[in-house]
Parts: sequence; structure tokens; C-alpha cells
Amino acid sequence: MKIATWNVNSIRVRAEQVLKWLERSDADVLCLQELKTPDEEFPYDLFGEAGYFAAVAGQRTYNGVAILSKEEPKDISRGLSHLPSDHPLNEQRRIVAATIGGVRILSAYMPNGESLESEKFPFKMEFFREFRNYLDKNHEPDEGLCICGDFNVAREAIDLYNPEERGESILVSSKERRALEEVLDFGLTDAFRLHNKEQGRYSWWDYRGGMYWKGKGMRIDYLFATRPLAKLCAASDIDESPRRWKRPSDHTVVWAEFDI
DNA sequence: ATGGCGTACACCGTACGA
Repeated sequence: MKIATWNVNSIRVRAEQVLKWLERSDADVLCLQELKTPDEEFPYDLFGEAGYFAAVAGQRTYNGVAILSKEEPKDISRGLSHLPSDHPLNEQRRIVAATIGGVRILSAYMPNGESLESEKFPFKMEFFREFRNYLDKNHEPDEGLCICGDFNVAREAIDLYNPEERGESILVSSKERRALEEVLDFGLTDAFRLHNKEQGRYSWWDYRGGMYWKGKGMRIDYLFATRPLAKLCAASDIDESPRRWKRPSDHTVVWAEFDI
């Protein structure tokens, strides 16, 4: 089972690229973030014709997440379901979960936070805390659970190009890193790092200044697996090729292959 | 990198992303 994740920065703009990547990769599951599109405008038919079901939690203009899968998704859940649906953390469509081929899959788009001083920063921290609570209330670490998405945090110095200059700033601050590690402490393994130990492997590059072509990016998109699932991870990587296509998303694809 | 790009919605600019 090949599982992947991709922040597409508008599904309406990137639909043909998603199709192209699915055809090339033959992925069984693709988690998507930043659809920027309401449910009724999601291109269900395009992916349906290619043999993929879609579990969608869409929203106009901002956010929006989905899971594409060859097998029909079961028990679809939207948002941080341990909180009320009208809770402030559930106003933005950032979480969708479904069971596919016996594996619980989660597509997550964590808040950016803007800056450490921004009023959006406490929202980011609260979202991380409640994300961990969601895991504790809905899952056990011995289950087959795969959490995919854009976490908007670079885990370590090797996950960004300029760790010294950046110091304590958004996406790399000790507060954000601690919040992400608390999510991982549920019992999750970073699937990319199982098979790739080197520094300088990124999943996002700023559009401005041609940062991709300068090799200056960050690893902020992840595929996390519970231990029993991680043991079955035969391969994983970041596929940079979509970042070189015409009119690309600023993020690229992270994927992992499991022997199931 | 932080005016430098891209997307959405609307309007001919503003909000937001990371």
C-alpha cells in the first residue's frame, strides 16, 4: 500500500497535476491539503474516472483537506471530532480521516501561525494540543494509523537550509517543535526518516526568489505512522518532481510504501 | 529571501500563505 501526501495550494489549479502524479506513482492513497475549494466544487468526477474515491472536507478560499483512495473510504470523519463542531478550532477545514484497506488515514493541515508575535500563533499552539487530544481520545498507539499532512513545523536543523540564521522564528521555534514532538509522543514514527537520514531534503520551497532552484527549502510535510505500521514501511521518499512542473504548488509530495 | 510569488475573491487592491 503506497500512501502519499501533498499540499496542492488550490485543487482547482492543480487537479491535472494530481492526476498526472497518481498515474505515474500508482499510489493507493493520496492525502491533500489547501484545497481552497468548497465541497461542491471539488473535482470528484476527474478523480473518479481515474479510479479514485474522495473523502473531502472543503472550504472556499482557505484550508480544505481530502483523501483520495483506490479503495472506498469508510467511517469518514471531519474536524477535531472530540470537540463540538462549532468549536473555534473546527471553523477551518483542516482535518479529514477515513479507514482505507484496514488502515486509519488522516489528512491534516496544521495552522501556519504567521509569526511568534501574531494572534494566530496561540491558535496554532492550541490546534497542536487538541490534535494530540484527538489522537488520545480516538486511537491507541498499537493501531494501524497513518497521519499525513502539512504540519508547518520543521522538526530539526537538518530539515531547513538556514537553521543558524532563522533562530527562534515561525516554523522552527522551540515551542512549535515541542508541540510537534508531543504529537509524535503519542507513538508515531516519521516515515521519511526511516529510509532517509541526510540533511537538506525538503518538502516546501518559497515561490519568491526562486528558492527551489537555489536548493533553499524546509521539510514541513510529513507522513507519520504508528509503530506496528512503521515496521511494515518498506520505502519512503520525497518526490520533488512536481515542484519542477509548470505552475507548481510550493509544496511537493511525501510518500511511503507499506507491506500490506 | 521577507517589496521579490502565487492563489482567491473581488475589483482594478487586499488577505494570506510559510
